[in-house]
Amino acid sequence: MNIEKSILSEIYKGMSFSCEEALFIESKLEKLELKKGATLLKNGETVLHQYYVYNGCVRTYFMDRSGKEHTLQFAVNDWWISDYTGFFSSTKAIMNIEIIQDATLYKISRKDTEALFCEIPRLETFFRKKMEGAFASFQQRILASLATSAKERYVSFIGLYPQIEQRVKNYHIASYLGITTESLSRIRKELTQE
Amino acid sequence: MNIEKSILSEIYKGMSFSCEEALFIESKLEKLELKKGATLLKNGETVLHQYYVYNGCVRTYFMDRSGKEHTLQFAVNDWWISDYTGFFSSTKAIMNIEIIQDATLYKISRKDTEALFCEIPRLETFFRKKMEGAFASFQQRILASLATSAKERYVSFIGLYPQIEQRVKNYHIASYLGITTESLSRIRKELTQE
DNA sequence: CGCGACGTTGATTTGCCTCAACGATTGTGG
DNA sequence: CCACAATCGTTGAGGCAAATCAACGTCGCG
Repeated sequence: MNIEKSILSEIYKGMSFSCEEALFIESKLEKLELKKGATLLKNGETVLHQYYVYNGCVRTYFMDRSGKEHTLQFAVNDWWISDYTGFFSSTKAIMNIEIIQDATLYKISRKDTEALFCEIPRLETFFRKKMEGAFASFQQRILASLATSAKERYVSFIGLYPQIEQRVKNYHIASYLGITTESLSRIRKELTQE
Repeated sequence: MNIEKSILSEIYKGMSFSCEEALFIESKLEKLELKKGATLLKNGETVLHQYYVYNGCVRTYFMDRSGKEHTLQFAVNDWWISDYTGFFSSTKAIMNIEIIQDATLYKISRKDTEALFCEIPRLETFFRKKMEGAFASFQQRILASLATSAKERYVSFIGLYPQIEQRVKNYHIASYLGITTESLSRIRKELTQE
């Protein structure tokens, strides 16, 4: 129970709960231990859950008609991840979710997410604020894609997310930045020569 | 009072309020009537407000070092707009907000937004759901910028937002799509020839 | 009417892609 | 623990979509 309580203090950092509340929340969370290469969700499936990443590394990616992968998001410790276009509207996934490093996750369904907000309104506030931060980050990413070159985006990426850069393959980073592995390789070369 | 009440039924469509609640909400909203060309917010200013667009058209744009403008968002009837990177963290704006068609807006401060959520929790739920939709849209825009050509993005834009396409200048659309006005002109020419 | 803002067209350049080949690294079974 | 294959990253040559630079119509408004 104490051990289990500690995961809530990770997920909902800074909040405290009554024993009753903690039990209620825990009853909605399911722990998953997954290996590298596992798939959490496939394009076309109904999106029922979102996932809290306790450790490891996960990504969501979109596959276009020509078979190219485009990484939308990486998630490491303390991030939430899902196909949110599907999750929020309870429709089919347009993306895939893939474990790229052995991971411990906690999953919760859309219905239970809403139930928690209803029962414990300050969870809704907590979640809203998390989402505000994520919303701002995605807006900044759009601005970066409009205003900066591939090289600048790469430099910015390794500055913002050094812990991710160390853990993922270069082709994952390339597909996140919107360039090919060859281009990324050439950019990396230029940077070492400077 | 009845007239004023109707703006709440626009902003918070589908919700109903007690007389007391309605007065409280209205006390936090300030109506603005602005002319085309007006600037609501400038890069560097502290972001204190967000704006509900009742009518007219507004955009947020980022200006890069070389002076080029990059449109992040258009807002027409029933959209909210602000520099959300600044609004959510109460810091300085990185973008500008410009009226591009005579507009009627209702502005509310960050502090009052939070006060409303606190006093009337179902407003927080309402706002969260609006934001979930916007969040999903921005994610899809990132995927589109990663996976599709300028021409495809333009076709998709006029399909998704015909009411915006009619109201804004071509150079606004170009700066939203991440291309030059010349390229957009050539794309439009190609499309009429098909 | 005349001027400025907007859109179009052409010539050239460029950043990144594609295709192809080849090193380097990692993981795995013998 | 090594051998070898698969995966991953790098390099080069050539191509293409969109940018840049420049010039010129066209439209709306004072």
